Amino acid sequence: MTARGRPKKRGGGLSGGRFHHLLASLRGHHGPQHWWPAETPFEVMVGAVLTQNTAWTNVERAIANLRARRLLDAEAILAVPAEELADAIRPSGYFNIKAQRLRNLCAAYVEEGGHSGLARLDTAALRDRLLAVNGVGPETADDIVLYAFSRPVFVIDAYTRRILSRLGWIGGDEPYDELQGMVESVLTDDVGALNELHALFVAHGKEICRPRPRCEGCPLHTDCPQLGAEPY
DNA sequence: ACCCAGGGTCATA
DNA sequence: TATGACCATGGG
Repeated sequence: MTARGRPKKRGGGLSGGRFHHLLASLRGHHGPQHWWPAETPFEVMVGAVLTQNTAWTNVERAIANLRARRLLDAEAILAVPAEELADAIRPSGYFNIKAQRLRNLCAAYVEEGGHSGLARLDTAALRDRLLAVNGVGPETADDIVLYAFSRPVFVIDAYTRRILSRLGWIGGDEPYDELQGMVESVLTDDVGALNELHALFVAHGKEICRPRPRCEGCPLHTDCPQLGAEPY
């Protein structure tokens, strides 16, 4: 994924200009997000697995348990019985399957030489290596690629789909890779902007662009009252 | 008593 | 390719 041309789009589709306007407006309303909420890149990786289909507040408890048990470490996770790992991450839900997924990810992490080993891979190879881990899908991989390795990828999640869909910029049911390609084709490789944009989508989705009641009047999509008069 | 939450895998057609 | 079942806790 390197720099690309910018197909000029008008009407209801995607364009780089629209995204940068959206980014500025969201930042104005929600403030700087300084993501990912973690102390180390490895903690980002753990959090990315634990937050699968799970509220972040639950993940925070699980990570606090891991920290208290000195388990925020790949070798430590691999050394402890699966049952004990599952018990530590219980608050994040799906604890049995997530315990196995963490072990899978840690095994790959160690095998590839830890963070520095993985960092030698180019962005596409890094993403593929993460996707090869059972339990790591496209969103989890992209969270890690962007927030643990600072590589330029656009992360697609449920909030992003909902917001862009309500904006009328996308249909909403496109496959992950297709949607990612559409967005990346109109954005720059600016890691900082991609970092902020995904974090702001999550903030906006949590606080305002809710599934129900469906927003009415939000300037994001002419239907949501909370954000003031100026459309994004 | 619902619905939702920063998904992914697997079986099946 | 595209559905559906399954995983499981905690907050609104």
